[in-house]
Amino acid sequence: MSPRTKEQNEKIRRTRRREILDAAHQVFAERGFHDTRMSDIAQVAGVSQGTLYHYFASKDDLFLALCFTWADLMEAGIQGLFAEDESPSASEKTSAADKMSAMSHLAMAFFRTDEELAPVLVEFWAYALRSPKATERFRALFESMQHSYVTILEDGIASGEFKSIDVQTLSVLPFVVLDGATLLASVLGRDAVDPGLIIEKTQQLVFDGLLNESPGDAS
Amino acid sequence: MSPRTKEQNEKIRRTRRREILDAAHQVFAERGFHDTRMSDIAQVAGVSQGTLYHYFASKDDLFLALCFTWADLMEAGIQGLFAEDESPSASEKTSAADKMSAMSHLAMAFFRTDEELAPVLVEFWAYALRSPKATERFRALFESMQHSYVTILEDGIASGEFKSIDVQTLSVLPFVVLDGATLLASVLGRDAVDPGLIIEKTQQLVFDGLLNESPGDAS
DNA sequence: CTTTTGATTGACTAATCAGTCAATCAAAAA
DNA sequence: TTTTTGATTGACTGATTAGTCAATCAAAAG
Repeated sequence: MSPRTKEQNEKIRRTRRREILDAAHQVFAERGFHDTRMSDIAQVAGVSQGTLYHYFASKDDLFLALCFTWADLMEAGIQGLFAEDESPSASEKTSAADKMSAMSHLAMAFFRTDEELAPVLVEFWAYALRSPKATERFRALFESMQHSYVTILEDGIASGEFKSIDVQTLSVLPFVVLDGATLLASVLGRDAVDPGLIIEKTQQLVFDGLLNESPGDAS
Repeated sequence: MSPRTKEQNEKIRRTRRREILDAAHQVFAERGFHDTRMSDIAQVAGVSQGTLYHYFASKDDLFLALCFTWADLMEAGIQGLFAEDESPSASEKTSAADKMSAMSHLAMAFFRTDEELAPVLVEFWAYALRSPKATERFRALFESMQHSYVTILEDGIASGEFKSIDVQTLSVLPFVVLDGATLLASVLGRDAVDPGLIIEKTQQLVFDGLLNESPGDAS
């Protein structure tokens, strides 16, 4: 009775889409892109194969949609972090180092929340190497993260908190370490490699430096 | 005339095998595992499809053999570096920092020499996630690199050159950075991302540290 | 109630390709 | 020369599976 008709339809449509994406996420992560059959996804999603093609043009399309969904989430998270940080009046100045930690923790949270993310990510990398559409999305996500780090680093340098480093080059480091640590952990097992620990310790190392100052030193 | 019969045959066999591996490397890198047809590889190698199966049991087998060949090379390189370093009498003590640089340069050399390595590496990652055989080889390669870094770091700490850090955790860093930087470069293009530069600057950053000692000071 | 809209179905197909195999060839051994 | 060994060929097949489509269903609109 309430004035819901078109909207309700829309909502159902979005829900169904999500269901399919979730099913796809699960199956892709479990078996990998190539050993995943559209029929598997359909079954897990609880719909027929034909229905998949009402929501996604092809298997590739479905896979990319999944990757993009994830990339969107990640970007939104970063945005949110910055919005929150640059909040209005009563802003206690956060140190640049704290900002970097916050970024890392956010990124880590994604992978901790969803154990199945890494297997999909590897194939997104592989895809990014071949499909221009994937390349572009990948680049955008990367640049979004990089931009945040550039800002943090530049601010830190300007305020004298950080040394004067090559910001452009080193702003890729968090991305690279996060990604590498996560993939490594998913191949070797979280017991052997703890991405959280790697990232934390790396940050500490980067802050403090590896070299000892004192002993008979010469630079 | 010369007593060559069996040996010659062996040699030809090894040569043919190499030819096929080289062809496979080229085609796999160009089109990716799934868009590569065995017939393409046969054509590039200049043999018939049937011949491929005299040298490799399957497409997967061929791909893994290719990855393993590359892993072997890399491991051998590392071994060589250490053998050379621990060479006999007239050893001028190399600093731990220099040893780390040498390792990085070696690893970099592989990727610089062979532009087509990165695309194959991504798929090796993906493979390592699914095939136990691939996982094991991957783990072995990783542990070999890690072991070298553990040794260098421990020596550096023992000699007082390095600070006391969590060696186990941080010894994965070079692997992760090398890998990440290389993949990133192959997706975004070497113009956008220079892995050599990233690795060099990262090492510098790790040595020097990011934080300024005294807030109001410039070094 | 009737019509329209659009989601849903699942059996089907058209194409693809990894892997096979009987036949051929070459050269070493006897 | 004859035999043996083993590499090489390439046409063929059997299985697989992404994607299609005509038919069905449900529910909103008129």
